[in-house]
Amino acid sequence: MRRLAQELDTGPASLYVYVRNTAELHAAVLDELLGTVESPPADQGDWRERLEKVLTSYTGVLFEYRGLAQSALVARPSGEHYLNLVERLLTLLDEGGVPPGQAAWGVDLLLQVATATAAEHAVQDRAAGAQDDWDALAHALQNASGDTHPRIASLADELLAGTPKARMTWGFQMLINGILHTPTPTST
Amino acid sequence: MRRLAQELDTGPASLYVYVRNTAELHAAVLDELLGTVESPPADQGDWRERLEKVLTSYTGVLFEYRGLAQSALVARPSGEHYLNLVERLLTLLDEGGVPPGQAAWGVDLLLQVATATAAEHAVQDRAAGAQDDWDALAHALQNASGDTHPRIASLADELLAGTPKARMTWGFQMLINGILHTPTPTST
DNA sequence: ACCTGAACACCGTTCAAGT
DNA sequence: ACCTGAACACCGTTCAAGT
Repeated sequence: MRRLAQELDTGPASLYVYVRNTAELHAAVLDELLGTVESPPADQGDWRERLEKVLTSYTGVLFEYRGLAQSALVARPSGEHYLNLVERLLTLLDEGGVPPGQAAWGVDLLLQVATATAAEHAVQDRAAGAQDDWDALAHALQNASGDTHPRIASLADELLAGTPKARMTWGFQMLINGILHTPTPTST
Repeated sequence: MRRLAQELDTGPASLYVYVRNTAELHAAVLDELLGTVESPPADQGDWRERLEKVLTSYTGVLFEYRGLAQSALVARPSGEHYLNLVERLLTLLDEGGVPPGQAAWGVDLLLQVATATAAEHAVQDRAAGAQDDWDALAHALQNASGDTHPRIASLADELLAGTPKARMTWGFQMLINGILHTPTPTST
């Protein structure tokens, strides 16, 4: 708030005429940003590929504005661009023959994972200590004792394998398959 | 840091003898808390049910300490209790016949979703404005025009349906199915 | 060596007072 | 009615000075 106020050559109090608090400001900026999420045309790849592209573009947008990804995990946007994004995802899932109930609940999770992924990466390459944390985790996994943690010991390489991009792509495919294969309690 | 220092009857500077920064403090507290995650005995339900129970207990623990859920999304713990939890999840997935590579990548996503879910709920019932945000979203979905957002218009009820608990359970089942059905690029 | 008081450089939010 | 200066109540982190 203070930084924005300074940019606008005024005191921070003035902003409270337009927004109720920081969360509302974040939500407004977020919705604006969602307008820039790319969405590939219908003739380009099947529905899975296009769905993946939309989600990847979404994480890309959040990632560009590091700070926002964190608040997006908690901010419940309800602006026009958010609705457009949800509509787009529902349409793609419908194209893939996903039952409506599963699509409805699935959209939430798709966006949650996409947002959390962006937040994780954003923090990881900003904060200085984050790299150390990751090193510590890698070290802990690689040095896990076969006696106390046999599974980790034998899977250490796999746990750390793959580029962030590859893991994200797998994550989206995995979610799509899960949504496709899991009936909701109401869809009897 | 200041609150903790006060609790310990000292100045905030003293804490920096034991931790490097707030993130490190959060990570340490988090690992301690992970020691209280319940994990059902082998004779109680099949592997899916037990996996679900562990994850539900994990979100419960994070939810109890509201503030921590948010930092857990970003903190990369590497303590003993974290390793125990990962080992437990890997063991359950192996019991279900999930190929090792998929299990390794899947554990990450399971914990990510569980953490993000806890963080969302924690914020939602704390901050005063959060309820308003949710109302605004519900209103936006229910009043979506059939012209511009036909999918949302016809699925509004389903998008908002279900208790948080029911949706979380479905989410875990969906993830398990996804992990089970999605080969990793390396598992040729 | 181990600890810490005091200061530095920030925050978000409120409210009385201005125009 | 619309705006804002100044203050309030917080943060995390550093560092010179103490024991």
